[in-house]
Amino acid sequence: MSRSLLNLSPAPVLHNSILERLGTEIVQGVRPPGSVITLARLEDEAGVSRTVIREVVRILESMGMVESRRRVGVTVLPATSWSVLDPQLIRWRLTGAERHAQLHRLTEMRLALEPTAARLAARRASAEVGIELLELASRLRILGEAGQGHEQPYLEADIAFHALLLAASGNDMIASLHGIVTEVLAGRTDLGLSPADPVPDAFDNHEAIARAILDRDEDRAEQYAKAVVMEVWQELGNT
Amino acid sequence: MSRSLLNLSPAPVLHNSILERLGTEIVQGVRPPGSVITLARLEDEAGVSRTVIREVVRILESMGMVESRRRVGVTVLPATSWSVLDPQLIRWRLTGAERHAQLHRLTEMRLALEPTAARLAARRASAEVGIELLELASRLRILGEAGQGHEQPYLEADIAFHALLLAASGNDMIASLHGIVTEVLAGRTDLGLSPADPVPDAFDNHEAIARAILDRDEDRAEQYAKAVVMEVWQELGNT
DNA sequence: GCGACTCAAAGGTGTCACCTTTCTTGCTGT
DNA sequence: ACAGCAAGAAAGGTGACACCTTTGAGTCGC
Repeated sequence: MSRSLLNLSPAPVLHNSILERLGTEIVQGVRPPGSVITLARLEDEAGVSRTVIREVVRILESMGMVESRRRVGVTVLPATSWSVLDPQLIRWRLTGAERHAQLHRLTEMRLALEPTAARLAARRASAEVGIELLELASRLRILGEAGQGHEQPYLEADIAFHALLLAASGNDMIASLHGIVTEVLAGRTDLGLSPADPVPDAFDNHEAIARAILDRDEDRAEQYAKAVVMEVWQELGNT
Repeated sequence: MSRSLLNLSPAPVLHNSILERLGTEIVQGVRPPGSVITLARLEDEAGVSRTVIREVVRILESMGMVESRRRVGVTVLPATSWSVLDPQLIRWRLTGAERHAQLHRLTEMRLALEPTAARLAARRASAEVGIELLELASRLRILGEAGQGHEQPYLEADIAFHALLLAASGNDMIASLHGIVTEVLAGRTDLGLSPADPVPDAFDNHEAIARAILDRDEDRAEQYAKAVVMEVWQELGNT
């Protein structure tokens, strides 16, 4: 599992493990929307004290996943009210049966974000960043042409390229979604979708993005970024 | 203030008000990154019990805004680790000095999201939804041509149109960002940027989006959506 | 005088017992 | 039937406490 790629090392405090359990249970439908449970029951299901459970419920509440009402208990809310962009929730929805649908959604987000990020980067990124992007792109070509397309170093360079691209947009909301890209890329490798020999187009496009950014050519940067994501999008079975 | 447009009515429990205070304080730099405070101090600054403070800190922690370490206290983390897409955090960053920068960032997000949402909607939306979009678009035209472009009903129709568009993308992550669009639109009206007589282009473009979706013409849907957001983007002072 | 070790205090983590507040439910009296 | 009221359930909130980790000051040895 590629879990380790995301630097999520929440302190190993008790409530985190409980949160993890409850969260995944809700996401996977073990606790369907509308189902109600009391703090007391949660308390001894998890075998921890009241305080811990309450903190967990608070967090879930702030993510829009549950609602806690007096005299009623804790109600699971419908998925429409969840904060589906919360990094934790994104991870939960990558486990189990939801995994494929989630990768699909995430790829669609990339379709939106990366071309715009590339455009903004072309407008704002420093030459240093442009050069770094170009270096990462040529590293991809070298590794890819050596048949290493499904190996860890290739994946890491790919992730670094796209994370840097999002960061170069100069918009922290866009940059904050690098986890999405990471998951999609890692997910592709996980599922064995990454070929040992990526299509040469991919190298060209990555390099073209970097060059366009160095040239401050917004339209081209956007266009090539779109080409890159479209490729992934089509791999996932879209026309 | 347009606060009421977002349906955020967190139960008026004690910890919510504390959370609000602490959150805004951090966002506005009253408590800068790196600053440390103990639970005990927070406790009597806010005049509430330990439990409440702990729940608040837990939520802030899950948003990546603070880190709580033993023997150290609660440390404010740098903005780079915040979950900047969390609806609460988005709101906090719309208050005070950050407001303008935040509206700018949010508009850039729209630049990414709406064209793609329109494309996906053209692929997936039912005819009913297409018709509803068209109705909202013509409502905009009617109100706008009557010089009502800066009135509440116009704003509401505008918001409804864009929220429906995002929802029609069929991707819940994209749809979940409707709050962003709402804030940008409401923010424009707030700041008096919405003219009483919007440029006629705007009506044409909104209608064109709806028609393209009804025709399942993905490219046109994307293109016109881009035109709509570009207009806003330029109003904000971008070339 | 400098480094390594020890140990005590600080402060977050987890547990408990207990009170308050607010809903819901159902009964009661008209 | 229906309005109003009473009872009770469950979350909200408080405060005290034991525990465990971390830090940093002080001590010992070289």
